Amino acid sequence: MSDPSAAPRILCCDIDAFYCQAAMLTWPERLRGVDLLLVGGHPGRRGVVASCSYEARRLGVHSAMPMATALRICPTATAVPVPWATVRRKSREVFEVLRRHAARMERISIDEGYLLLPEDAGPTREAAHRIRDAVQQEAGISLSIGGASVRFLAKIASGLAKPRPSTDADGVFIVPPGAEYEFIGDQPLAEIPGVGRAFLQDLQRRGVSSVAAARRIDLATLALWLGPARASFLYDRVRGIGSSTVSDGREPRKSISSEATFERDLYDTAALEHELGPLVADVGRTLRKVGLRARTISVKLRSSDFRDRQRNRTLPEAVETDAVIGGIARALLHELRERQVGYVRLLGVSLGSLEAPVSAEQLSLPGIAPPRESDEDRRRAARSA
DNA sequence: TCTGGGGTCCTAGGACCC
DNA sequence: TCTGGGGTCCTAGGACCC
Repeated sequence: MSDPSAAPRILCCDIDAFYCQAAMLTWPERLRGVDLLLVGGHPGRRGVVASCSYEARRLGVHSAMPMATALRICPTATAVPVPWATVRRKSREVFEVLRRHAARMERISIDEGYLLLPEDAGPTREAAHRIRDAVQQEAGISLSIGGASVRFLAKIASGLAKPRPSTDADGVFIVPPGAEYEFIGDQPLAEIPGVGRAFLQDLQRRGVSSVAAARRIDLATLALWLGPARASFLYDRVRGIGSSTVSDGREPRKSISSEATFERDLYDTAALEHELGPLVADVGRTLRKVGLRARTISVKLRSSDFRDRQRNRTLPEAVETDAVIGGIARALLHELRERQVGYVRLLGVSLGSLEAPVSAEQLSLPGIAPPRESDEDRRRAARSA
């Protein structure tokens, strides 16, 4: 980057403890004055913490922790379910405000998005504070903003921006252009998005436990250890190199899934088949709502020992009805049960290879052959062309 | 401590085709 | 007869993210 001032200004916006804020807005009387708040699944039903207050975090609770464990750590905490209606409404409001302040905006999840700052937005820090204040004013939601020339650095910065005790963070953290290499050098390896538990252990076994240590390993050695893809990923990230693209598009959905963990593990295949019904209905409803059809159907079982097994089938023609999806899902379930008996804690159904149905209009366009052949025939023809 | 639910992406092997 | 290299699709499993 020869001219740092010409670097793209990317902001990563991340709502603070979103489910907690949504719970406070949903049940204001009930939660008034509550500092120890846990939001998530029912403790007796294998639920986990989806979000918790900063006070609960200080005691060691974190998201994805079993709710029962969290309640053991802080028995006086108030536990409430995720208020989905409020979450969805507030998310929409927040992103509407963000979009107005962005040259481009990419929504990553219900509580996180990247935006590209317009060139006339003024100094980055001031612009970020302006956006943060606008979201607070208009949606009543507090968020943290990280800014950098590279997406993953903006993401790390947004974590550092979170107002926490014993820091002077004020909700905005900017990595100045030109300071990328130095900034990432001070961060723990685990802060790099994409470096999870397994990756970290893999590196630690080889004596690499910091960004500085990773920089000392040449690319060829990393490739021997990790394979080419992860090697160049890590090689770049520890040098502050990553994507700077903010896409404005809504990426098309690639899969639709529904799964359920049972209160008690199930053994009978007939009982599992009974549980399959609502899952099929769920994915089928979503599929039709978004106006797509699916060519791949997949069933997943998780056994008591937490091992996942999955079986899927790709069809020559895309389908959309519960009857067809359900019939195939049942067959896949039986195939899985033939190979694996034992107790099952989770059952899931997923749809993939999603396709938009070919409309009558498209079929009547001149130059497009009528669908005399099957889709499969056409795919074969395309392959051999 | 006893582990949710919704996703995306990657890898590796095998089938099949040219 | 024995042998090749590349490409795409599919399956299964796993890592990772929020």
